[in-house]
Amino acid sequence: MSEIKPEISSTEEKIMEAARKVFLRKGYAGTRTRDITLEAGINHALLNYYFRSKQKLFEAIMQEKIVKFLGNLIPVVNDETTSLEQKIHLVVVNYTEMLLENPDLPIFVLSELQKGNFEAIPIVKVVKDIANSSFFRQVATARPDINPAHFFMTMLGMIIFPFVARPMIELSGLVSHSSFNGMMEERKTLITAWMKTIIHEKPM
Amino acid sequence: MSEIKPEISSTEEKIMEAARKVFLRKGYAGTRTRDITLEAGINHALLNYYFRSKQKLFEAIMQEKIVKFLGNLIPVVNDETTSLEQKIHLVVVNYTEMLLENPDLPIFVLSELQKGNFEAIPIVKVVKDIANSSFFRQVATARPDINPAHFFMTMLGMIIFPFVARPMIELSGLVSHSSFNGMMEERKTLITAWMKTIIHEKPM
DNA sequence: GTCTATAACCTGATAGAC
DNA sequence: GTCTATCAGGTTATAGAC
Repeated sequence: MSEIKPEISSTEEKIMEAARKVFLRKGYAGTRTRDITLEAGINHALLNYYFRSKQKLFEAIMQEKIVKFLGNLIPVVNDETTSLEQKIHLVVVNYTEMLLENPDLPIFVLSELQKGNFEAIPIVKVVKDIANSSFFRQVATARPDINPAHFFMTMLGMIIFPFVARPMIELSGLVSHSSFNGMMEERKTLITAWMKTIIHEKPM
Repeated sequence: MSEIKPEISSTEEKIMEAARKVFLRKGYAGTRTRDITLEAGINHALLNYYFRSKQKLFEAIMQEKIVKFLGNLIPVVNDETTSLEQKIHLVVVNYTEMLLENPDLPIFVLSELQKGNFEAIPIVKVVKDIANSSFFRQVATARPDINPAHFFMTMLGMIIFPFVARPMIELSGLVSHSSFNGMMEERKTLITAWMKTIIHEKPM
């Protein structure tokens, strides 16, 4: 039985891995292709041999990063078998854990999206799936008086914001570099409880 | 009575104004000094005559933007005469209004800070003032069981996140471009109420 | 202060040997 | 597939005339 999917050449993977690291830290405009080939430890000409251009390589990385940024939300918010409370808990815990492993992801994705450095079409479907999910219907049922988008933005804001603002938070001395991750662990419980509270609060 | 403070030359102000616009949209690395001089309608050599380098001009703009990003928080969180509830309301309202006038400000400041494109020292004092403010002491008194930083990050996250994630939110169809500002107006009331609720919630 | 011209360098990309 | 060498164009910055 022969391999159907060809092995990705080790060189190609080395370039991808280096590109992930450098693009994530410096963004598209701030990255020099030489930074990537140096980081990858390969000859400069090979980048163009494998990916044709900086732009194409960036789009390959961006594709991956958007899937990572939004992908793990979809199975949770679309699950028709779980309650709203269960979904809140799962989103908060899963998303926080993903961010603890990829702390620079949100600022990268959101900033590149704002700058328009790539073709946004591939993410439209993903993001629309979330907007039409079971989660949104459950929120709308629980609180017909408030646009469900408010709760969703609030939940994601509570989860994501500390990661986006991390440099500023650490400069303030509010949270030290070494205690940041521990605080994010604490927030899993806090945010879950807060979201339940504000959703079940009696309409004014 | 003669002017003590010399007038800023019209050319210098034209360059600053163009730089504000271009840096904010494209970031430091994505900006070409020619974009700025073209936008300003002035000769290219004048940028270096007035500001010596792209880097120095950027630092002048960044200084302004950080003051705008954090400055209007300080008088509110440091006011010893207001209650915690009043401070929450004032922060939410004032900050939302500032963001409605400067929607690209957070992603710009936070992304440049993450990339380390400027000297961060000037903001340390500002950010420490907030961390040691009356607001923080009042939160600590109201909820000795939870690190006050959690409430602060939560409040700012609820306010700022929609602006940072705006491109993605609009792609999702959750909020249309034309209804975004209206939703942010709605959030003033919602966030104020939510913050009061979670602070006064009985400790578990 | 403002302009033209250009220096000095950097960057992405490719040609062509191996 | 990988390498060396190099090009073409872009970018910041400055010299020097007005």
